[in-house]
Amino acid sequence: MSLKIYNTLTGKKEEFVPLKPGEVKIYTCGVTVYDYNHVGHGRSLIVFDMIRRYLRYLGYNVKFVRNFTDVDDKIINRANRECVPFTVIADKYIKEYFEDAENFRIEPADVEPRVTTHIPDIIDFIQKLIDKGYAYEVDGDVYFSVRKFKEYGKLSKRSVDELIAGARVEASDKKRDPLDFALWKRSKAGEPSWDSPWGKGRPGWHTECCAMIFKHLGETIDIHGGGLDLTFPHHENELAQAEALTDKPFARYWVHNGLVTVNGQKMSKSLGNYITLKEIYSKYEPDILRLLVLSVHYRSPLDFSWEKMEDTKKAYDKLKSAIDDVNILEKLPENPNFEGHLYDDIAKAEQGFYEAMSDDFNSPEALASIFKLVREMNILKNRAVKEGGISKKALQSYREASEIIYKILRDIFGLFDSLQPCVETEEIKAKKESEVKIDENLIETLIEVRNKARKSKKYDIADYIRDKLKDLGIVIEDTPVGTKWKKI
RNA sequence: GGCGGGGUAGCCAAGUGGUAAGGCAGGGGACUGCAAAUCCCUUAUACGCGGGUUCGAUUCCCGCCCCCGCCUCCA
Repeated sequence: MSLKIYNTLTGKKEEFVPLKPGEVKIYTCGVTVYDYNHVGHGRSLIVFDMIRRYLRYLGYNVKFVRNFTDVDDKIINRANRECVPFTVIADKYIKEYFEDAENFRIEPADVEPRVTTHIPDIIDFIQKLIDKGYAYEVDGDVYFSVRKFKEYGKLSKRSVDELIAGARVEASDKKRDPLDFALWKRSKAGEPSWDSPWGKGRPGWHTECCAMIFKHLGETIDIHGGGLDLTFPHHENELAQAEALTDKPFARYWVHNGLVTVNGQKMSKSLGNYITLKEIYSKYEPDILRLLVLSVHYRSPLDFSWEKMEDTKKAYDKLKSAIDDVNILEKLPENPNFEGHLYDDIAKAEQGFYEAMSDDFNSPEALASIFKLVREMNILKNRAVKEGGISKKALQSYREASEIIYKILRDIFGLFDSLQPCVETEEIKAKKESEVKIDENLIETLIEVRNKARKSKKYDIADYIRDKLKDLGIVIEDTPVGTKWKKI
């Protein structure tokens, strides 16, 4: 099956053909570790996790690299403010990152390199650019000569003249051209620094990714990803450096996810309108955010709201109960005369799912085909319950439908891996402690009592128990084969 | 200003040159002791506005309006 991917570089959906058949090399820009991750970071992580999983599903051997920027101005500023070495800040937020990633079932990358452990590679990279005439040293700084790279601007679709006209480019007396950007920054007093041929300093932001990509994946990768806001200048600069040096395509497909907004405004630190991932999973199962993110095409903007989380939770529960309700059918007596089965619907849903996913990872449409199957499952279930029996074949088809949905959503969307956060934060612990401890045996007993009351038509007692349980957050559903309950 | 992406029902959100997937919400019905869950029917004379091409456009072209992002660090 062919896969189409929208390539920022060409502005078109293109047939995906990896450099080496059967293998996909992906790099995504990870986070700068100076603060907690928010939903915007989460979206990017979830999107590329899904892309990676889908590629693997298609049979590709995927090598995935995601970096940490663990030295930069923001980290240094924060460290200075808190009077600690910058490594303390970086280490703390790398730890936080892993906690978030684990909670959202973001698979660890195959390599998760840190800038500070790749300094020699970065220096080597810069030196080669100088040797080739694309970079120059001035007073301990090294700059990239943007105008020397004739194709500069091809990714973000802008010309160097426009950029000059924009006049936002900060003039530096050291740069030969205001468009040039720093590959290496001479360290100021008190800043972290490493020895280099140009004196003590530290790498500029755009260079690290190139050096780490070359080291871990090679000079041409298949997919380079990140948030849309990284297109310029970061990815443009990366591309310029890499291609200037190698004269080879740096990335075959540039993939950018849309940004998360709040009330239409970009979620960002500076606006203060951000919601941390911790806050999400202290309130909801991590799966809910995953499903919300995948309910929107990855290139569209996603306006976050708690109302949407609520809506998504309901949709999620619908998927979950369709899968779980196989247990109701299992308990029904066999009825060989029961007509119908789900095999055609399963085939249609699977095909719909994969066609949608293969069209630039159209997860919302893929999800729609799952929901269509869910409806067919519910129709079959209703009928079986009404008729008081089901045929072996129909039951088996429901079982398979249930398994396929579960498998698809787990393997590709990363749902259902676990329904609870796997890392408990203080906030979650506190929340749990404040909750009334619910004893499952006790609930079963109450339900038994209620069912006895129902049998003897003492509905006031039965309803009283149901209401009281609801107050405790337990919802009851009577089914022909017994009473189901769940926590809300 | 330049570049990029959008404007689809009450709210989200896919999609198509031949008359609109899916989710949530609302109304009616079935089921239920009542509920819950689920199903059925129903909710866009129609896809920002105005032109054009076409037998036919929401989908293609042109113009306009509005929103967002990038152009400075940002997933």
